[in-house]
Amino acid sequence: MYRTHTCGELRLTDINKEVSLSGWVQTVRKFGSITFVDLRDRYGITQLLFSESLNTDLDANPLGREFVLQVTGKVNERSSKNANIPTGEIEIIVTEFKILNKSAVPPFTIQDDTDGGDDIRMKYRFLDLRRNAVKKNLELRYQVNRSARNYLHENNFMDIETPFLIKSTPEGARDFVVPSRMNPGQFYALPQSPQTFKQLLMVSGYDRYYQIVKCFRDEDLRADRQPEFTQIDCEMAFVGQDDIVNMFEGLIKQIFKDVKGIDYTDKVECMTWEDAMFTYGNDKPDIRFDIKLCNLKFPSHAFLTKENKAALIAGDFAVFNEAETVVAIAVPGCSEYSRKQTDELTEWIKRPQIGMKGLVFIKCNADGTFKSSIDKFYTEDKLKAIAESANAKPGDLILILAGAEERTRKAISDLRMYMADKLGMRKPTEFKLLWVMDFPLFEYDEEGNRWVARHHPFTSPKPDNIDIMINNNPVIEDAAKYLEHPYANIKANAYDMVLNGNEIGGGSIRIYQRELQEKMFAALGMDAAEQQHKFGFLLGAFEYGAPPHGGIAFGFDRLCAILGGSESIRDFIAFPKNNSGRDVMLDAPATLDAKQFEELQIKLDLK
RNA sequence: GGAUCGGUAGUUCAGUUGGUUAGAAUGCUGCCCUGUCACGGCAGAGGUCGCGGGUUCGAGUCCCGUCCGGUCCGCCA
Repeated sequence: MYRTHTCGELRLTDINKEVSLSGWVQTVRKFGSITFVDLRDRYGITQLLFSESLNTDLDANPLGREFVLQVTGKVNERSSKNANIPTGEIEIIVTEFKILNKSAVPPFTIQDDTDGGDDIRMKYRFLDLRRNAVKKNLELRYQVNRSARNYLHENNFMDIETPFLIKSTPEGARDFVVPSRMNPGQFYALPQSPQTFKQLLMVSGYDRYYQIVKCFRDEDLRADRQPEFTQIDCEMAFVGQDDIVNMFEGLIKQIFKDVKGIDYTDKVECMTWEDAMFTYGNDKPDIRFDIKLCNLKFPSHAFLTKENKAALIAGDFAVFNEAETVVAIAVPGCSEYSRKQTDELTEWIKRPQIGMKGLVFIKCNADGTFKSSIDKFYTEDKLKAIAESANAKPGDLILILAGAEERTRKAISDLRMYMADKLGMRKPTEFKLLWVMDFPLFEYDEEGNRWVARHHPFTSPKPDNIDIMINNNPVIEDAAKYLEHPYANIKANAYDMVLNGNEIGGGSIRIYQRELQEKMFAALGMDAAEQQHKFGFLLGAFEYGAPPHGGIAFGFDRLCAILGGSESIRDFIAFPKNNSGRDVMLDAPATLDAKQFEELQIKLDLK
């Protein structure tokens, strides 16, 4: 028997018990005739005592870091205790030990505060995974998984597996492809999501489906994006938007409760996409802090129903006069910013990633006066009017950006987040959920001068927008005026769930009638033959009693990362890929043997 | 596809306006130490300064190219 206990469970109440432990040597501390060894396993660390006076035969000298050790001994109360670890009041007086395996000196220290950088830790990920910090993340991931499964099970959802080897349908993201040996020259694609399968399952009558499932997208990566990632993929039949919202708000709240011990009892806020864009410049706003955009000027087509405040900034300032959009935020308590600090902000918004040309600021002094970088063009009264409109209080710093609508809106949103981070307004322990609804159904693709589905082509339009779709030709006559095309105003029956400024899930009520689905495909530029070739199976299925249905998919890795208080999802994946899609441990991807190419009848023609 | 930061000891990093033998911490090895838990003390080993080319009397340092890694933009229905 390798062990009677784990390294995390022995306490004072176990004193004098004969026990056996197995684990890895964390550290060896020698003091002449006695030696302490910290033995580690998944459950904790227990101190071993090798003492020449108590047991002359024992020689702890050969022991090195990460040796695999099995010991037998007696549980002893320590003469000096360690309050930092749960087993800190006891130690094992070793009577027998066996080195089960030696270890090379690890390339980095396997401790909470390791000396290893990302690169080396990824190369030796199997060692990195021994560390508490990583282990805690994987444990959290497992808790989220269990909580989700429990909740979905309790609500009658059925876990059904769907295939990984499917057909490539180059809409949206690039597919990973797999050559078929038995069908030379033909390729499977790995699913970007089980979307069509779960819809077919609805047609089949499995009215509540879920799967915690790998998805694959061959696109460039980020800290929060991996080529293979995991979704909590769900679909329900006979539901409308409200049903989905209630069900999956419940799911996330349950996860909060199970994993974080948080009772999220508040009603989850809900806003339209237009409001999110208008108020935050972003379709996934972080609403934990109360900085909202003051839209001074914006193009007439952008937010048709909103009030334009352009009169406030009418004057001699050419930058504002010429800009399509002028938008401001009032940052609390920053009116005393020095020249150096405002310069630093200007540099920040000028970086190529943000790409703005300049930053206008108005300091709202505590005494009620104003000092701005545009004093030359605006009287104190005018500045005051702008400040009032921006909801600025004395002591605030108003930051104003001007430029082309899309870029400026994104920039002010980035600046809003940047300032909030700077001022510590994004507390990692605070969680705030938000539904964003009524996204545009279509997005304009400049390159192809055509419409593309913003969510995906199975998303239904809002019921009262269906007529717009049926009665209008999707062809865009004048690319410059695409925003005036009726399709630009069609809203989708789609919803995203946002947590602290991150999209953690998104879904929609689907199209379930063949005619509308065909119209949708046609709007995306697919003729009847192409529709039949790519999605004939789905169109066919819709003819055999497809129920109304809808669903949602959560980004499992990202959700775990946020709950764990981290920006990077890599820390929550046991064996992640790097920025270039490489597994640096396996050194994958790699080339194939000549024999494999031959069997696949594939010849490389690398450029 | 683009921008940007980085690559120096096993590891994490420092290295000035180009100038003698490239440093620190930690890890590693040996010796000493009976209560440590970031143990302590003494001694020691350890370097293709990512790679290739150039400028120079002289390059870790400057220039060009390239490879690798991080972050971001594009992209990610």
